[in-house]
Amino acid sequence: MTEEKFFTISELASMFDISSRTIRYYEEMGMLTSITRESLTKQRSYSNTERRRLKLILRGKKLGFSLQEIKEMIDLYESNPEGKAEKERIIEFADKKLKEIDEQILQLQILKEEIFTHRERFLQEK
Amino acid sequence: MTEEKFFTISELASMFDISSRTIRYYEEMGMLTSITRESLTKQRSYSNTERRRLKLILRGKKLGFSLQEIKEMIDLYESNPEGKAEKERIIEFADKKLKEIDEQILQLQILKEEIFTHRERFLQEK
DNA sequence: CTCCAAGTTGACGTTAACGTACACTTAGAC
DNA sequence: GTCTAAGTGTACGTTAACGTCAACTTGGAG
Repeated sequence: MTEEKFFTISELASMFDISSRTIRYYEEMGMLTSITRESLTKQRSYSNTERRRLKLILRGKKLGFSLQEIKEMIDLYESNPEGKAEKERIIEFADKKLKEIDEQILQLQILKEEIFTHRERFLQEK
Repeated sequence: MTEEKFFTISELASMFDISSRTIRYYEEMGMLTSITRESLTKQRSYSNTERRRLKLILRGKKLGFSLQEIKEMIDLYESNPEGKAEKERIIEFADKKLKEIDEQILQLQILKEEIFTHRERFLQEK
C-alpha cells in the first residue's frame, strides 16, 4: 500500500514558508484542490499530490511567471485531451513555452556574463 | 565625433512598444534620467545611453526581476566605489546575483525537460 | 505670430497577489 | 463535555507597476 500522509493547511504553509492565506488564495484561483474538502469535514486537508502541485506553483513564481501562466502550464501537465485538434493545440502551446524558456535562459546567460565582467573590473582596480 | 542622436519620450516609447507613462514612471523611480532636463528645456530628451538603460530595464522585467532588483543591478554596472569595503560589498552582491541566476537557469532547464516530456506523451498517444 | 499635436505635472483608478482583521466553527487534548 | 488553538468565510487594506484623465505648457510647421 502507498503510505498516504495528509497535511493541514498550516503544516503545508510552514513546509514552504508561506502563509495559509496564500494557499487558500491559490485554491480560490483554482490552482489547488484540497481533497477531503468535498466529503465530510469542513477543514482542508492536503495529500502529497497537492504538495507537489504547490511546489510547482512556487517554482514557477520564483522563475517570474504569473499565477495565470503557471496555471496554464499545470493544466498542460494534467490535461487529457480528446480529439486530435485538442492535442495539437496543446503541443503548440508546449512548443511556444519551450521557445520562451530557451530565450529566457539565453538572456540570463548574457546577463550573467555582463555581471561577471563588471565584477572583474572591480577586482582589477583593487 | 560620435554622432549623438536624441529622442523624444514618445519616440523612445514606440521604439520599445511601451507607453510614455512607463518611461516617466521609471524616471520617477530614479531608474532613468533624461539629460537635457537639467538645463534649458522643459521637455525630456533621451540619448543613446538612456536608450541602452531602458533596454536593460525591459530585459530585466522579462526575466522576472522587480524594478527594485533591476535598479540594484544597474547601480552595480555604474557604481564607482571608493574604499576597499565598498568594492568588497559590490563584489559580494555580484556573486550573490550570479548564484541566483545560475539557480534560475538550472530550474528553467528542469522545467524545460518536464514540458518536453509531457509534450512527448501527447505525441506518443496520437 | 499662431496653432495644435505632443509633452508635463498632479491625482486618482486598476490589477495581481496576497496581508490583515473579524466573527464564527472545528477538532483534538484534557 | 469543554476549552483553546487552529481553521473558515467575508471583506476590506496594501504594494508594485503602471493606466487614465484633466488642466496646463511647449515647440515646431506654416
